[in-house]
Amino acid sequence: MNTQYKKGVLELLILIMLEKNDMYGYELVALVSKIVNVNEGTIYPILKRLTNESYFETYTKESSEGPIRKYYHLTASGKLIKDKKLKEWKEFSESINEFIRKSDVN
Amino acid sequence: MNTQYKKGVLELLILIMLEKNDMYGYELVALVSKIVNVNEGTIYPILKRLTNESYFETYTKESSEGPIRKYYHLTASGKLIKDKKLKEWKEFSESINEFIRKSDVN
DNA sequence: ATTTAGTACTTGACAAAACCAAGTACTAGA
DNA sequence: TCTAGTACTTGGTTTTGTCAAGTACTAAAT
Repeated sequence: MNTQYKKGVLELLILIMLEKNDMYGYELVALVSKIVNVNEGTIYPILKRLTNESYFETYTKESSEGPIRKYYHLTASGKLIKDKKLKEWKEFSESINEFIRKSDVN
Repeated sequence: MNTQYKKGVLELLILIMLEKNDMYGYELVALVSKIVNVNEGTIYPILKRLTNESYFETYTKESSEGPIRKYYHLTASGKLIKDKKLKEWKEFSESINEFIRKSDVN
């Protein structure tokens, strides 16, 4: 998969996923991987960055299957940024796809 | 516009544009700008890179309206890479958009 | 009891691609 | 002669993803 296409989109995927339920990092890695090929070393830094920018709040919970889990919860400003990024992505991908259609390439 | 979404896509746009006609850099800057906000310092390095990778051949032609123009011509391997990148983009954007649809966000 | 596999998170060095700003240089028209 | 428009180049910076390695916990197999 083209690495470059992912830039910025991974953030959006995570924001959308966290809108429904709080999740912990490892869980997000698994979910995001179903959509785009990605590894832990990519997701965790995004979670840290977006937490620093206060789009997420975190709390921990113990697990009976392994080490303690750190959960991420979308804040109000996180919801706003999600809306913004989603809109940007839609406009962007639509304008590219429209260009491709007009260019009549296949 | 979100800078990150452009990564990799600008190459694709240029490849598609050059499939139809040879063009010079400044012309490509103007055309690409109609689709995504972009500036010269972004386009010229892409042209140089793709020329080094022999996806383009170049030749120059004088102009009566300014300095000499460097034209870019898509090679056979350039066409192949265009096909490949186009396919990758379609698959990528479709999988993201499908996820968005399923997530029922708006 | 110890090893192994699966779960869970962190970090550091690196690479790719876009940005901005500035510089060079040519032509045409005021 | 100056200015605006055309045309290309380069250098430093930022952002974001990759890979690899490391830490550490639990449960099941040896």
